[in-house]
Amino acid sequence: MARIKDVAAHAGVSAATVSRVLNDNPSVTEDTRNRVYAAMTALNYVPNAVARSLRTEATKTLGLIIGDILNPFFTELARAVEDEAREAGYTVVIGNADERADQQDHYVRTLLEQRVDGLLICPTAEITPLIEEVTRGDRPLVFLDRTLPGMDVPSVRADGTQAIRQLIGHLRDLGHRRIAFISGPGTLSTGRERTEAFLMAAAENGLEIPEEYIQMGDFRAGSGQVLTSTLLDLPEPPEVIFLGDNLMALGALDEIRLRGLRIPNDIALASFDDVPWFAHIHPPITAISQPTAELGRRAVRVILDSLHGKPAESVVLPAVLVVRESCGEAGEGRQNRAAGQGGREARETERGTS
Amino acid sequence: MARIKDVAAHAGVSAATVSRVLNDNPSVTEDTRNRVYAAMTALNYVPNAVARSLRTEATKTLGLIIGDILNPFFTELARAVEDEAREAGYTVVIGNADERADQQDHYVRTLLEQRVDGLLICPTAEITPLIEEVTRGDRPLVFLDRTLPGMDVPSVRADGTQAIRQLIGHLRDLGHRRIAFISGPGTLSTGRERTEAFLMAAAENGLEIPEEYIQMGDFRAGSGQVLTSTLLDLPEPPEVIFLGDNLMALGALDEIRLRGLRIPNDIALASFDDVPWFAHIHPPITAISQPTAELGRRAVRVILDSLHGKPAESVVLPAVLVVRESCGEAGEGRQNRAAGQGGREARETERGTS
DNA sequence: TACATCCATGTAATCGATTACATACCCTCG
DNA sequence: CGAGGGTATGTAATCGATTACATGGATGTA
Repeated sequence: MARIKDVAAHAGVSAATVSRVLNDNPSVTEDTRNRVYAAMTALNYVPNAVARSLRTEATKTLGLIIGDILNPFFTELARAVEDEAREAGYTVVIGNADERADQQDHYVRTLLEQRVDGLLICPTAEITPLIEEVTRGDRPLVFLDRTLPGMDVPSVRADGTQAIRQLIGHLRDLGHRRIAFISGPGTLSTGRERTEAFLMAAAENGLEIPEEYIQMGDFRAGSGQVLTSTLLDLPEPPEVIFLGDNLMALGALDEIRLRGLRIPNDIALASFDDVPWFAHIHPPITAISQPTAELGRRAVRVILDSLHGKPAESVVLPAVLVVRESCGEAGEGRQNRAAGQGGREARETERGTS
Repeated sequence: MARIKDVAAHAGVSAATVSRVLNDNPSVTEDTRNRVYAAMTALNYVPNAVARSLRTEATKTLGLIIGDILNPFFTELARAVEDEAREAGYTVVIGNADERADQQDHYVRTLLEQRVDGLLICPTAEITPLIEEVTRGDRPLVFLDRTLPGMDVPSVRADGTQAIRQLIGHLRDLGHRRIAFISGPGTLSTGRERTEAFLMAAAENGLEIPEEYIQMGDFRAGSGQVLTSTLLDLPEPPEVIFLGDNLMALGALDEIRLRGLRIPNDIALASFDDVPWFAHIHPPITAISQPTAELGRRAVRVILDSLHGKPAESVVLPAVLVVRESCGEAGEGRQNRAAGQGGREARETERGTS
């Protein structure tokens, strides 16, 4: 593989001059510049980013650790992060924690060794010593989607409080009173906050939520299925199950289908997180949609600010309720379609707010 | 950030000795080793992979370029690649080509600059000069999921010929005769081969497929919707639409829902690619399932073989038909459930074949 | 005792770029 | 003509690790 000095020799200049050409340094004659370019193409020269990074102490790389690469929420997030980073000249290295603290730690370590310029982490439930150490280090860091209690780290996340309040109102209007919630892990902000918002909204609407109607899942399909089963087996099962994320909703659908129950007649369903296929299943699922792409973009901007010495400020964006038909009574066909389009429009508007 | 010489000074040894400890060189006294470890933790030392890579000419990193990060097929692929690579001590850098040749080239360039040890590419339709150059270079390379015509590069992919034949037989048994196919780009093996297999199977079953029943999409939801619309607007529309991948199936569902048509009575549907939610929509979608995870794992093994100087051999694995209800007449409830479970079992078996 | 052997560790070159500083050349102007 | 100044390019140190080779001390053997 050709090195800078090969190019230099081929062009009859010094390595320093080639480096200047590579870095668009204006103090290079057009003639020399052209000779260097010619040499580079002749030798198929590809600059060595490893050597450059060693010398410049910057890798032009960001590390992103997501909770679960099979969760469409995180892939949309990853995509947005990548897009925004690429525009700023950065490469993103994605680590998939698979919701496991040990694997999250593995990637934190690897990314630190690789000397990424900044770190975006969707932290898993557990607070590990390594995570604590990173938060105290001086590498730009932002928590994405989730925060951890008691840590002074800028974060970028969605707030679903208002949307959950709207959802509960919607359910009450439809006549539902027995509403269950399958939440995420209590150690995660996204688990805790959604549960609190749910309980508060229920109280505001004069709904009593028995303790066994609040089940704690782990944001994976399996727990959604098991806990749905638990709820349906209660002496007095709920009329509505509200799932804390899209994967647990998938699990719930599994269980409901397995039991041959019909949505919304036998059991109504709503989910936090909106994913494209929710609109296509029968009936379309009412969901709370997060401004996912915007979260990713804003997180990158927070990191870049940090890198440029500006103070990093946390960002909170509102999630929005998308009413479809899985909680009942959307009315006749025309209304159905209007509701469906409303959902689509809502999503497009989010993307537009960039 | 502490460097190896800081650790050395702190432990009262030379940098070489610290390096030996880092690399598990056996010729270091246990006593020295312990002193070094102590120094490393005291200084919060994190080895600099950039410097190491420069010296060793190996990054322990693989580059993976996927077609579209929002396509669940590719995320499952990416996950498997990562898992297998991690076990072998490699990090994976994922590039999202977004089905665009220019973006694919962007990542090829970036990954080459980063000096990844090997490259796994799901090539986009277009053959760019850069891609040609890479295939002639000496960096280990494998094409994943797709191949490009006339290029001598080892590939790992699924073969759907047999499964498509079964699908056509299944459709014929259900009494369908007018079957349309929305294929992928003709320049991609996955587009071309599926079309050929489809036409061959149709011929074998004595079905005549008019030219306008074969539409060429681009593996994105939009084209699925538009081409479905085209097919439904034909003077004699098809009874079944077979989609070339899961995203185009999503688009087709959109269009069908928008027109208020019912599956399978008004129009039957089948898709290449199986994704989890296909089993949960109404009715569950009959699909051809690829051994996705296994493809990813095998691709990594091919690259690792290459890295170890062994000859790289292409891998072809069969796809399997998963019959559900979207083509009609699955029978009464009990059969339905059996079919659904059959599908799930089939998927698990694939995973098991690792 | 003298010498060979072995083992743990140190010394210094190296990977491929960047960049502060030095230098050589050309132009301008008094 | 010579001093001053600007500009294009070269020289060499540097980033943080690895590793071939050197070294010195301990041990074994004749």
